[in-house]
Amino acid sequence: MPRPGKSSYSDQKPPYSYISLTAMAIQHSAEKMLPLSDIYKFIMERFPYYREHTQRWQNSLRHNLSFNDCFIKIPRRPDQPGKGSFWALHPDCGDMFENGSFLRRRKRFKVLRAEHTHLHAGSTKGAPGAGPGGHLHPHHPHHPLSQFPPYGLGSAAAAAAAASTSGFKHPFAIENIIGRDYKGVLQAGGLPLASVMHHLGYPVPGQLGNVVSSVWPHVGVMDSVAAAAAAAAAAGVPVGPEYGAFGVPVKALCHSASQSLPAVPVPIKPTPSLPPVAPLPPTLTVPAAAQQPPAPSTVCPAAAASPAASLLEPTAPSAAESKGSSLHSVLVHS
DNA sequence: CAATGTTTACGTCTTC
DNA sequence: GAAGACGTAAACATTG
Repeated sequence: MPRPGKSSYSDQKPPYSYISLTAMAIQHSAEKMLPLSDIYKFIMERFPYYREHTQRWQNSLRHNLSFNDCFIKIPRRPDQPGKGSFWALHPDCGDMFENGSFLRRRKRFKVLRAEHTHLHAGSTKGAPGAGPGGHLHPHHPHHPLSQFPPYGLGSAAAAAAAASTSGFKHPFAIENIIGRDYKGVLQAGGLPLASVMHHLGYPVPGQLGNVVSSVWPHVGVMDSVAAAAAAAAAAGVPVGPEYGAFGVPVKALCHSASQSLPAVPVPIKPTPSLPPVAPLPPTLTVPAAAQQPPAPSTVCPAAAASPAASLLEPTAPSAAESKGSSLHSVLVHS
């Protein structure tokens, strides 16, 4: 089997799913999020196979972005106009891949949104029945976010918001990554979202109170994750034998099992436990981080130290600190 | 108008 | 064999 990062892939179809490829692209980006077009570029640059039949695979890829909860759509800031939104990985998506391999996932990542009936109709994701013509658009009068027409967030945002009221604080701070956008609801953290939004250049609606706000997720969340990955590596946690290169894993890159507190995970089978990782400071400094555009920080050791580096070529830094997160997610059988 | 995003449907393959 | 993951096609909506 050809190895990633080498020319050996030539025209062969890589053994990675679209979800994996997309995750790689996102992980590879400095800000841990990419617009669709850049995801395309990343894949085409590294996998010649995907330089053909673009219509086909790009359609599939878009399908995956929308369909899978592990990808979160992040609206552009007003001062960063452009087509389409940015896509990021859900911070809790780490356990998706078996042994951290980018190959077949062991379970699908799904955001838990059951108890948030008040947001029920707002989420198009997981809103079966909202077929063509039946979409409940954010601008729809009944959409929970409809009060923010100019910057109405996408359905994923609504989904994330809907999934975020458990009060659970994820070490990787969803607020930093993707979440802050969607987590006005997270006021549990006590963040002055209106203020944050103001800092970020977003209009601050009066009722912002308990609804979604739009913040920028630049902050890197991978530092601690990387640490976890490194620890895992040191501990000999197995990665895919064949594709160890990519074995790096989303798991290692964006999630630490040891830190994943009760994210209400519903593991299908036991995951090799990782050694404890230095806990993150519980401080909430979102506004500070948010005010700054992508704050480069450290290269993810996991990626750098791993063979995957050859492909992912971690060039930039993930950002700074992570904060508490209350994004409530769950890995479940679908 | 093209790119982007959402959803449904169906077939194949893998895992349990 | 059932269930789930994945790939693909397609219809349709939204957006710049």
